[in-house]
Amino acid sequence: MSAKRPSEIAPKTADALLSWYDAHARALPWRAAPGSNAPDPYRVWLSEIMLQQTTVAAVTPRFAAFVARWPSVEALAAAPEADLMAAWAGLGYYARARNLHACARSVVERGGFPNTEEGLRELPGVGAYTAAAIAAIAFGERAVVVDANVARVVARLFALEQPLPAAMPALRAATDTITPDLRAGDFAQAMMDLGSSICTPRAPHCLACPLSAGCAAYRAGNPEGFPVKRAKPIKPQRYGTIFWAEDAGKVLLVTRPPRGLLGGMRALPTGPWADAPPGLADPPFPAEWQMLPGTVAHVFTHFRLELALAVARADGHVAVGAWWPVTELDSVGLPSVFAKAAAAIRRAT
DNA sequence: AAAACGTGGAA
DNA sequence: TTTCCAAGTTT
Repeated sequence: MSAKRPSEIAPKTADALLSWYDAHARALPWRAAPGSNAPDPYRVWLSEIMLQQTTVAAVTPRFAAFVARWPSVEALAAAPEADLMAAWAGLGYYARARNLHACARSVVERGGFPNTEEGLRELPGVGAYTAAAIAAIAFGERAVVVDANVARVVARLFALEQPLPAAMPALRAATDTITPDLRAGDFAQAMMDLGSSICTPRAPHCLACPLSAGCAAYRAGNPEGFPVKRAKPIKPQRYGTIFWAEDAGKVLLVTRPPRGLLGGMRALPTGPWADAPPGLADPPFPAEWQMLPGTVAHVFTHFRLELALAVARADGHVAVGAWWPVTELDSVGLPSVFAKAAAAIRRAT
């Protein structure tokens, strides 16, 4: 006879989790209301992109602003990319915003979202996790959804010793064995809720966990020991200079190159980012630049940055960028590092 | 496989 | 203060 389907091998885990979810699910803006039909694929997709490496707390107000301004994928596709980039400012990982726009246009061109994991996987910015999540949540497909929460929960359930990220194939296989045929979307969201509230990275609440009876790490008395992770490299320190050019109440802004760090975002002009303070190297235009006392520190994913601040008065607008009223700087949509530097400069001048 | 790619909150 | 980490994707 043929092998049993995974969901028949371990149905109790899914049943216990879904019962817990029915009682404890968070009411999140991108989730369908209880008892309603399947959620809008546009809202599911938008929320999943925003939630990549980003907390629910940070996403919630941004999601509300996006769907209020762009209620449909057609509206988003029709928006100027600069508007979208500015609206994304502060959320980080700006390739997501560039891909969001490209994805919206692709979806509109093809007449709607693909309704399978395989089709979704082809969209820009949609990787293995996001394709599975949308397929399961928006289209009811039995997709195997593995994000950081699921990886942690499953690594503990099976006491998986292999370190991340090399363990991902094994984690997908293990998750496959506990994913139900029905309610796969609820199952995925239940695993994520469990991971965020019960099966937390540190000090998990095993006594409140609906899966503890079948959890190998709990049985071994070491839930915090899983998942095993590769050691992280230390962040190098780099230095740079921000150039603040002001003329008649307006400040000079530039648009950064389309790819790379903060790619495509409006920004204050900067010099090179180097292993030692570069001083006044590579100003946006020649002038009598003055260094302000003090620096602004910022931490990116893979390095720390200490920024010196240089200011100059421009006599007549120099044609090297766009001049924005200083009083309207909040509406520009600057990445956090530049918003932080601008605030420091305005305090100091 | 490993590095690039943001940010802010919690411990 | 430092470290860890969050619904990852792309190259």
